[in-house]
Amino acid sequence: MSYDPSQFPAFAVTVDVVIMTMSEGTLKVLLVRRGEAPFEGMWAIPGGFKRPTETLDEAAKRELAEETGVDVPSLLTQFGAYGDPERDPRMNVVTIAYIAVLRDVGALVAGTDAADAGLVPVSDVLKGRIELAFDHLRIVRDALERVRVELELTGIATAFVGATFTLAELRTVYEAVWGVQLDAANFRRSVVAEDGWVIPTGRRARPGPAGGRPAELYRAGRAWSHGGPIHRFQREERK
Amino acid sequence: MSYDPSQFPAFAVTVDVVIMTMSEGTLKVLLVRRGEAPFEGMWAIPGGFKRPTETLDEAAKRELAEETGVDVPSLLTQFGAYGDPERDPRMNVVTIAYIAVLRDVGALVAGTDAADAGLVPVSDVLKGRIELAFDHLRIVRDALERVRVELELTGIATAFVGATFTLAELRTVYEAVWGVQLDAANFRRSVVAEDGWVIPTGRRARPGPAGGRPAELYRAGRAWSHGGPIHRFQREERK
DNA sequence: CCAAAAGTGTTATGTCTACACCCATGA
DNA sequence: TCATGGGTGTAGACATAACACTTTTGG
Repeated sequence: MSYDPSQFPAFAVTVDVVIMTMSEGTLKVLLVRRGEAPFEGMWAIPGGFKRPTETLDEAAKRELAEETGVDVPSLLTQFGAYGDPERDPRMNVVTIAYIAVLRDVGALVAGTDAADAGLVPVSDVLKGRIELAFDHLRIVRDALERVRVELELTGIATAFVGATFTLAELRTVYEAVWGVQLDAANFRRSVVAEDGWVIPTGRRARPGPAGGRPAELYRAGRAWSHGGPIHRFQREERK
Repeated sequence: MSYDPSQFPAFAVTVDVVIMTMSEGTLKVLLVRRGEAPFEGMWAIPGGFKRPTETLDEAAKRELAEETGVDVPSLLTQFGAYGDPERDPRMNVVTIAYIAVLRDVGALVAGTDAADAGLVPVSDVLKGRIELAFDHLRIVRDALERVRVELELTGIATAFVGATFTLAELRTVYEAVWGVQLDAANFRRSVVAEDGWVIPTGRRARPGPAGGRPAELYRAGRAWSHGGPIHRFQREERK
């Protein structure tokens, strides 16, 4: 309490957004290449300074829109704050980290030059195959863990897929994020049993080139309140 | 991206700690009475400015120690950041909020004057019977929700009780935080079945004044990795 | 002996997993 | 008609809730 509030130390406050999406059956994260020091030329998660007139959530929304052109995100959740003194060599920066989950992969990198932004498999980042600026590796790691938990507790899974989707697409989300194989039959039962979560549209998807019965198309219902329809653990990892 | 990083806006960064404990069978939160403007004389959760040389976690630990004298907290978790422009009338303050769970009630208010600090039922705060400074009501609300989730997913429950405890004590934690009644027999089975979570000490607690079979004393084992031993939903609320 | 609280047994019910099987489509 | 993937049925394993019952204490 022997600390004078009127002489408070000044910090820069930034908002960083871990933007995740599914593409080619794997979980990807949007990275941008830094155009200036420090860490010039390195990959980083997008972010920027919070403005004094906006809330943290507004800042995150603004950053997301600037990077991707998406201004109605499926999901934008704050999940952590990072303030180690040496995390930015220039000055004292506290950053508030958000997760955004997107479904539309095509228009994603539209906002910036293709050379300056890219979708990278999350596993490549975690394995260190792609090195990130600042403490962004830690932030991505924490973001993934948060998504894994949210997947079990909330309706976040539908944020990864389109407005209508097959249950196979939805299942792929769980499998990619959790790194497990799920029995298609049991997955269907779990999801459909949760009343009102996925709603059949009556339409059907076209089968793939190899044929197969056309899958029913669903749309997302209300987010449920009692946890998600399917649970992460006590499910074996199959080979 | 049309924002000059060298002219970044300066913020004050504080760390606020929601300190929770069980006393008299109900969940309590530690509040301090503000000694200065703004909100002078009002209740608030303890907190203070982050110093440039410390991490956020260190700042939270320092604040906790200053308020309670406890320097080895059972649990100290960051759960949110708050940065609305008008949340502090003096200036732009971004605060990082932590939850601390304590077990020792007796020595809690030792650090400060008894008139300046007090344990109040969380329910009184939520119902608005006690008005808090700043946006601290929102912070306490978010903290409780976080504790409810953590209770299901982690070993946080043992942070509320002493080094050794009876299963009835532990059950009271779940009942108070979730606001439910749990069957003592089934609770016991759930907790004991989770291998290695609670470890019998061989000793027994003294029965209450009305008699009763003495309860076995347990100590906390390792925190488990597959979620807690007991689950929140699909459990009815009994009267 | 009685009340009270801890701890155990039991049973009906529900849920999950694994896998067999049927269905609808492209080639 | 065959391969492919969607969708259904089902039996065994397992988990849960409710509650009766036994045990151990204080008065």
